Amino acid sequence: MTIAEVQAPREPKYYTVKRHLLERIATLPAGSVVPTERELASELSTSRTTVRQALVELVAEGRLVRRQGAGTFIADPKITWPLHLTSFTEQAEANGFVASTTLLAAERVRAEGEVAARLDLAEGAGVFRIERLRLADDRPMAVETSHLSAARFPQLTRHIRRQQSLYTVLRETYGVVPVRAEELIATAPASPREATLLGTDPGSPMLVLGRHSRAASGEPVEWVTSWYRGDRVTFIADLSAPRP
Amino acid sequence: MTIAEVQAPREPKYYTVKRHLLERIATLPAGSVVPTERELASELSTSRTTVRQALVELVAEGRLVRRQGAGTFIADPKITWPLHLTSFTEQAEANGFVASTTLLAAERVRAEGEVAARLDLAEGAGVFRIERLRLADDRPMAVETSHLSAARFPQLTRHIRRQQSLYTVLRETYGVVPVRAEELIATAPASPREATLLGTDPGSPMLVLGRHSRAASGEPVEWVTSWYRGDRVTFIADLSAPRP
DNA sequence: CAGTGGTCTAGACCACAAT
DNA sequence: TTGTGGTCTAGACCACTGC
Repeated sequence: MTIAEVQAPREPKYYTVKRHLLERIATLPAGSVVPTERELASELSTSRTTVRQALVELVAEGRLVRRQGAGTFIADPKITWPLHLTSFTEQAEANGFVASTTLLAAERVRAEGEVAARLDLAEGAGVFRIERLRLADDRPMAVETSHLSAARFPQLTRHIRRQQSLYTVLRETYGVVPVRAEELIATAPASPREATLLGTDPGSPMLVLGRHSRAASGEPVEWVTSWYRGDRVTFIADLSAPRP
Repeated sequence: MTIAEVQAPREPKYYTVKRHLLERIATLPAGSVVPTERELASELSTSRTTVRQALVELVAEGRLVRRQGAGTFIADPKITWPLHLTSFTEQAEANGFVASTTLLAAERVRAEGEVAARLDLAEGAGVFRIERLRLADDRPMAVETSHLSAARFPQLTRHIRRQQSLYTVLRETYGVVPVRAEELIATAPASPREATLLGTDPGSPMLVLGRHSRAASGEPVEWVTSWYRGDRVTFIADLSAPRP
């Protein structure tokens, strides 16, 4: 087997700017100020648009943060977020954070499309939709939207308003414990709503986690979609070799 | 616990365009043509830049593909890619694809920084760096860069040129089988090189997989970084509840 | 208030595909 | 050759921060 030839790709100008900036910021500590977009444009003999294109990628990678009206700064390092079949609170604490939650919505809606399919329900069946903003050390980490069958978990919204932990409510009120889950991981641009909630920009890359969890009986328990800031989080999972 | 008020975020114009396009393309089959950027700009009374910003997000989400000189089209649906501790070839076949590989590089380099740390080696120790383009049904899926200790696996590059499967070489030649791994998952923009290899655009969002695998003895075997097209792939993993 | 990043425009030129 | 998407420019105006 020989080694393939790869034609060197033509380098866009913004990428030259990006590499220049990467070198320049490599040794700066978090919080340092970076020159303004207009300064960089003039210094590098390019337009502000081109500089911004380079900055957008560096922000997407979690190297820089921009604050409107203030400036551009070196970002804090990324957080490593373990994927375990436990609640957000337990995951956060395993990671050394203090977890908190803001309830954004708790309502009864009709299941359609993917939600119905994931929960083994007919189209139009009643489901609860619970939307929560998850924070670690008071910094927004993720927007979570859970769907659960309304028939299987009557009065759920009432309980969830009194007790933040959904897994606790499921266990203590309904005697249900999720024991396994299928987890889907993708990337997608932030909508203006998620961006606002998470303090980032619309269109910035997110890590999207879909969790489809089941009880020991095989009964589907919940279908959750969580949006994490891709510039701040790296997921970590443990794998074992398949049984022979 | 009450429900938090969320101020409605101001909607950027490009997002209005995006929502308009989403509705418009919702029912179109894969491969259908979408109006040109200039047509959309005039039709929606906006600039081509703003239209392009909306298109960029729809491409990032895997809804559209653009081909320079040809036009913009509805994309094929995303592929679900299982994360198991098996080779790319086995993963592909479990998924119903025919896997193939192009060897891009197989060289001996010095370990530095993360590579040295992950392989429990001193800075500057010899390591093999093996870079491969992975294809499923002849479509490029991922660029994989593996690092392995040169002292532990002598003559590795010689073997890898004759036998594509690294795991086979490890097992048959060195008697080593990776049994567990830590897997890191993040998102990052494509570099021009990865973009060229994978047939996408520089800056487009990628799913980046880092795999740190160990043998039963606990000895680190390899450190692999794989870049997958975020617009074409969703990862899927199975989770079990933690042992009580 | 001055200066920052955020958004949008109008237009130029290039690279590439289809004809 | 024509028309597509890809890149880049110069500049306008807005929203926000911090003095």
